[in-house]
Amino acid sequence: MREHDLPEIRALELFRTMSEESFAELMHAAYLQTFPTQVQLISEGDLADFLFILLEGRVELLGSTAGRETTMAIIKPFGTFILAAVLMDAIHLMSARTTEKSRVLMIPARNIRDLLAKDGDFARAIVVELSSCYRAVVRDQKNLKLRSSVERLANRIISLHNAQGATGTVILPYDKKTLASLLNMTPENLSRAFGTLKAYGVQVDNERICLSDLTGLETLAQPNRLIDERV
Amino acid sequence: MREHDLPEIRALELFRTMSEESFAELMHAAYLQTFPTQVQLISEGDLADFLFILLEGRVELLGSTAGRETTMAIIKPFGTFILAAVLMDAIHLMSARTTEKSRVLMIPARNIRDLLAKDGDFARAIVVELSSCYRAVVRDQKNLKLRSSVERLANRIISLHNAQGATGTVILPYDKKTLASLLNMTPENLSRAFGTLKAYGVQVDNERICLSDLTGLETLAQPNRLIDERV
DNA sequence: CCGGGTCTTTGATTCAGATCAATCCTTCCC
DNA sequence: GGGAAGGATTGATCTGAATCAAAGACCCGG
Repeated sequence: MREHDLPEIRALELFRTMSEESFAELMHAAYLQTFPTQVQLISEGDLADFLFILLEGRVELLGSTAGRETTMAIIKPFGTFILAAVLMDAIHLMSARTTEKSRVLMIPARNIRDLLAKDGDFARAIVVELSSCYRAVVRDQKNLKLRSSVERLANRIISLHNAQGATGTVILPYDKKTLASLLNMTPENLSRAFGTLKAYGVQVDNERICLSDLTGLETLAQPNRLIDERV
Repeated sequence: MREHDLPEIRALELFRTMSEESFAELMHAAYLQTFPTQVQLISEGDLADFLFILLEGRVELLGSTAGRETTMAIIKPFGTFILAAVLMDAIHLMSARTTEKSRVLMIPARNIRDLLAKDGDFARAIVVELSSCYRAVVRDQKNLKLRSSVERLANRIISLHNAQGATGTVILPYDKKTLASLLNMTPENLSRAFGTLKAYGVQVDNERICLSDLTGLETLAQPNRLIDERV
C-alpha cells in the first residue's frame, strides 16, 4: 500500500463510515497491484478471492457462454467490482480484464467478510453500494429490453454528453468495439447507427462526437430518468 | 397482522437473524393486505414507501418507457420486492402488479431504514438478500445478451423442469404472454419458438409441457450454471 | 520506412424476430 | 346457451440487425 492513495480510498462510499482501526486492518491486508493492459483479472466461474477496487485505469467486465462474449460494464476509478460474489463467498458471474494499464487494490475476500460480520457500519455501507449496483443493472436491463439499438446509442450519447458537461462535444471513453458490445450490437451495426444519427446532428470524428441538434436527438432518443440518470 | 403468518415471515432470510424485539416492532408497523388480481401495487417513478413481501399469490414486476412495457420478473411467495429502492429512499425503477389474488405484507420504508440504522444483524441479512438479487439480474442480463430467443426458451424450460422435480413434465407457472415478455419476445414468436422445439422433443399442451428428448434439448440450449442455476 | 495487426467503415446478403392479419379457442358473463 | 373478449396459434410480410466480405485507417514494432 502506498500511503499516497489512502485518502482517496478512505473517501470511497464503502470505506468512509468505518472506524480507523477497521480501515487500517483492511488496508494492511490489501495488495496494491499494477497491471498492464489486457490482463485477465478474474475469470467467471472462479471463486471470489478478492474484492477489487480500481484506482487508476479501466477494467471491463465480461459475460460469456457457449463461446460468445459480451461486455457487461466498464469500471472507472474509483469503482469497486464483484462485491456481491465476495460477500456471498460465491463464484464469479463475470470475468474482468484491464483495457488500459491499471492500478488495482485487492482486498482479500476473507477480510471483507470478517469485517462485515463484526462492523455494522461497514454492513450499512455495503448495503448502499449493493443497492446502487443492483439498480444500475435494472436500468441496464430496461434499456436493453425496451429500446432499439439506435435508441440505445442515442441515449448513451446524451448520457455521456451530460456527464461531460454538456458542451456540445462528447469524447467516447472507450473504443467503438467495446461500445458496440455494451449496447449489445455488432461493430458494423454501431457504425450504421452512427450513420442514422447524422440526420439528428450527430457528427462523429474518431472518438470525438459533435452534437448540433440536441433537441432532435432527444426527440428520437426519449431519454428517461428511470433508465438513463447516472447515479 | 394475522398471527398465523408470523412463523413463515420470521423464517425468511431477511428476518431470521434479527432480534425478537426488532421483529416484533417491524411486524407491529406492518400492514397485511389482500389484493385482487390485476392491481397495480407500485408505479415506477413513485417514491418507495413500503417494502413488500409476497405471502400468497403472484406479482409481476414491469419496466416501461416511451409507451412500451416489459416484464422484468415474476415474484412468488415468499419473495420480497423493491428492497433496493426502499433502502436508498429512492424512486421505483419498476412497477408491480398482481397477476393473481395476492396477500402482501407491507412494511413502511421508514421502519426498514430505522432498523437498518440500528441493527447490524439486519444490515447483514439485507446484504445477503441484495447480493442475491443483484446476481439474479446479472444472470438475466447475460441470458438476454448472449442467447437467441429459442435458446432462452429452451433454457427456461430446462430450468423449470429441474425446479419442478425433473419428471419429464413441466407446468408453465405463468401464461404465455407473460413468458414471452419475460424472455423478451412477442407472443407470436414464442409460439413459433415452441414449434421449433418440437424437433427437440418438446410437446406443448396449454400450460403442460412434455419433454421426451432432454439430451437433445440440452444440446440445443447449452445450459450454463453461471446463468441458469436457480439460487 | 515497411509490414502486420487491429479497428472501423461500407456494401451485399441473410436471417431472426416483429408486425400485421385472420382464425381459433377458451373463458366468462348475461 | 350464446356471444363477447382476450389469449393463443398460424400464415404472410416486413424490417432491424447479424453475417459475410472487402477495403481503408490507424497503430506499433522491427
